[in-house]
Amino acid sequence: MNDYQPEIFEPRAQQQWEKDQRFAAREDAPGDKYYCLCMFPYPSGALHMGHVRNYTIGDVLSRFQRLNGRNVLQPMGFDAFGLPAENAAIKNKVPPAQWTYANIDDMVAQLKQLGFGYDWSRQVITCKPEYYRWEQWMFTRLFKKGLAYRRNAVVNWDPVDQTVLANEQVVEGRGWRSGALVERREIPQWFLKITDYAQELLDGLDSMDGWPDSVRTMQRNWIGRSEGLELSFDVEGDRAPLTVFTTRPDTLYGATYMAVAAEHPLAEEAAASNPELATFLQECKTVQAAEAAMETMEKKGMSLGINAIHPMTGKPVPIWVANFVLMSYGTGAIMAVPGHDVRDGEFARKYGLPIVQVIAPTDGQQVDVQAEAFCEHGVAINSDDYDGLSSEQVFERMADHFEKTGRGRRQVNWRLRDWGVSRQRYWGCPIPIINCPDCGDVAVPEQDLPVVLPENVEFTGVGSPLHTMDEFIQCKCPQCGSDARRETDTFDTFMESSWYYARYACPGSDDAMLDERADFWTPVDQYIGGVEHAILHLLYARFYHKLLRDEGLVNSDEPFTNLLTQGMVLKDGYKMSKSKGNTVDPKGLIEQYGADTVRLFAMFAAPPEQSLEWSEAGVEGASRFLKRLWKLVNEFAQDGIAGDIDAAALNAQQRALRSETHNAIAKVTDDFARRHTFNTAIAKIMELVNALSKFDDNSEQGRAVAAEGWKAVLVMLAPITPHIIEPLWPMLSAQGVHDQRWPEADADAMQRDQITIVVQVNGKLRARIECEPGQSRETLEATARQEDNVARFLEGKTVRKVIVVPDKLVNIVVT
RNA sequence: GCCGGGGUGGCGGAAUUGGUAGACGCGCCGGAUUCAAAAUCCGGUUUUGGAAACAGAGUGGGGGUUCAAGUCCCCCCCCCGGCACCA
Repeated sequence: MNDYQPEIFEPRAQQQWEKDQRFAAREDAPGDKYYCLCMFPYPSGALHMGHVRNYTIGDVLSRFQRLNGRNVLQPMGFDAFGLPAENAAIKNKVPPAQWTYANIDDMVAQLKQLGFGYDWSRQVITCKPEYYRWEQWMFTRLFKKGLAYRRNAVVNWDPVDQTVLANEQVVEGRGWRSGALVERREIPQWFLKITDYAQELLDGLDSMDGWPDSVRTMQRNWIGRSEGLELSFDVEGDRAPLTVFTTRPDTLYGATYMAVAAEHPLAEEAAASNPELATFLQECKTVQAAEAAMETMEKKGMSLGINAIHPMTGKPVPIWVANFVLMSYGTGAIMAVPGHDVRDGEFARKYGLPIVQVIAPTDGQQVDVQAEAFCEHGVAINSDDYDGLSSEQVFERMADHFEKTGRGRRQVNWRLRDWGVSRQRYWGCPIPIINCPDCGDVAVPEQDLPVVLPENVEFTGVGSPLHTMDEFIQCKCPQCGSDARRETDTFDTFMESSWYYARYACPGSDDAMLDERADFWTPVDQYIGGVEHAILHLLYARFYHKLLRDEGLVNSDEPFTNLLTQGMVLKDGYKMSKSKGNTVDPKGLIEQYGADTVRLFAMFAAPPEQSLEWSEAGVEGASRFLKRLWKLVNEFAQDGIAGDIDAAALNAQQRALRSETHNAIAKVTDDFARRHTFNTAIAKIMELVNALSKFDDNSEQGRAVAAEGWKAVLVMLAPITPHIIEPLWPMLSAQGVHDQRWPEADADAMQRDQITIVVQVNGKLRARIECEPGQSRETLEATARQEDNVARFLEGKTVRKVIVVPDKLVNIVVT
């Protein structure tokens, strides 16, 4: 018997799989299609533990479905455009393309070492023109449909480096390299009209049963549909009215001030004659574009000295400028109701603005809105004719009133904003637009695509190299032929990751973005990736799928039928990351222990949805289990291949082991297929291995029953540790390992001769009864009462109630 | 700040529909093997009291519902993810 030597049989197995093309997916293969997809990695260099975990889950599910006869597609690729390549380019003086391709080579080698069953012939690398040309093509289609448009939007501007910063590059309000205070700056940007699809994206969530409720809830809240009233306040003097949106028109009588954004024309007008105000407006601009920064910063404001006129009372309402009101969201102005909105209330108390209660609780309780805003619905007070009506009634009457007078209208408002797809960066997909001085923005014609990103560039880090490349910028207008300039913005990398899943289905398609194979494989049956993508990536991909559908490229409405969101990989309680310096390199682990051990530990340490705490000792444990399995199977197989089971001829011990085997099969099958809790599946398999190792019966039927158990162990482990099975299986069976199907639990074999019934007195455990299953309530109660320790607690007490849960528990309630 | 998730032995975690809290693994303790160690094998391991039988306590904190609560309800604390230019 050899020792467990994964360094020998793992590469051997991998070579065999590759030679047999075992994971090449074919549309004409037998079985229902099963498309299993893991979120593709950004090629940052080496694989990290999050990848190992993610891709092991995907491989386990793929191999499990394959064992169940499905026609599996499991592809892999690289999300190759992005910011880190630019940073690496600055640091190492290597062009982003070169760095990226080198990383991809390394990562492919590591993925192969881990034994993942991918169809590599379908690999997608998003920075290659043959991929992104279709993204550009699609964009030109959307542009022509009016779904892509350009408008001004806010970016983080570093005034020293003269460059746009990502939110990540802003540290405590300052540019990470220059240290300069970051400013908000408005520049022209390309957008996709995701808001046109807001209702469909929201409604779709209701029927997406294969997604976790948490993700659906997050997306629902993100889309944020609200019904309200848009209404306008006249402004003193000869000025345009202020239009605001409110979901609480029932609180209109409590509006005691207005607030506008720093960029609002009214604010700018007032600042012209007020230097103090001008200074404040300037200050408002040194705030990050990020929402979190906006929400957590100190709320500040200043009076404009201009009044609006309350549309109901005709009284003057002071207009303030506030740093938390943004010009780009809504109308750039809000009506403030400090008595019934938390933020308005805090602002009012800070600046001594009046607070008026206009809603009272329905139950008649007193509230003090001077101290704390009352935000619930209730009954109107201090609201003239509306007094005594419910919030809902006031809403309707207000809406009618404003629509009748033409001063407002009912409106559905969305929190969701259009998708800004412009990036002022080099390492991304060029936006296929030409700006002509006469014709304006013109889409690059189909025959001129792709607009190829030059890869051989000198990268300094100050601005995009594209800005200074005349040969890239200078072009002719496709419409009028005059001199024009090419767009130098590139796409948000979420654009690439919004359709790659469909492109995997169509390798080699040079004439179209997608062909009919896309509809064969999509929607993805199982999508797996980090929780951190719960909103942005997954919402954009859902949106893009609908764009593909409306372009006639796919038939389905949603791209991902089932979603599994895996938790983070932690070390010492922190997210494993380069910046924390607490990474564990999978490469060394694979070399030391083998791929099976790494995969086994990753699946055993925690259920997929939870965060996983990394532990070297745990890896040791996984390795020990595989060594033990290796030894035990070798020992068992020394006496040759066992014969068949004769169920009628089994003794009690043999029946008990067989019951364990089949109960384990049932449990593990459920864990794999429904719960995706591979940790408990592995625990059950370990229990079965423990039982098999203790089972010492060399009779013919004893060996037959044990062999059934060992074979079940190997097949059930195969998705997780696919390598060790290859050399072990032939020791137990004359049949080939790849002809095996997932084992089925036999209901008769699962039956147990003896079960344990729990006996409680007043809910406290007092005894256990061993008996055959299926005892009547009366028998169970009588047996329970006879237990010494039970009788002891019943003595001198009156039995009030006896609860019997058949085959489970007896609870005797006494006083 | 807002939205979502989580908190159970020394550690990772289990308990699936309200029904034995701590499966399985790690670590630790004891034993076997060994000249010795590593490796391996066997046994023990929530905690307090007890030789044991057994009893008391116990799932972030506080309250509640129930014959029965880690699980359901209310309030609070802490940790993690996302917040639209990291991917």
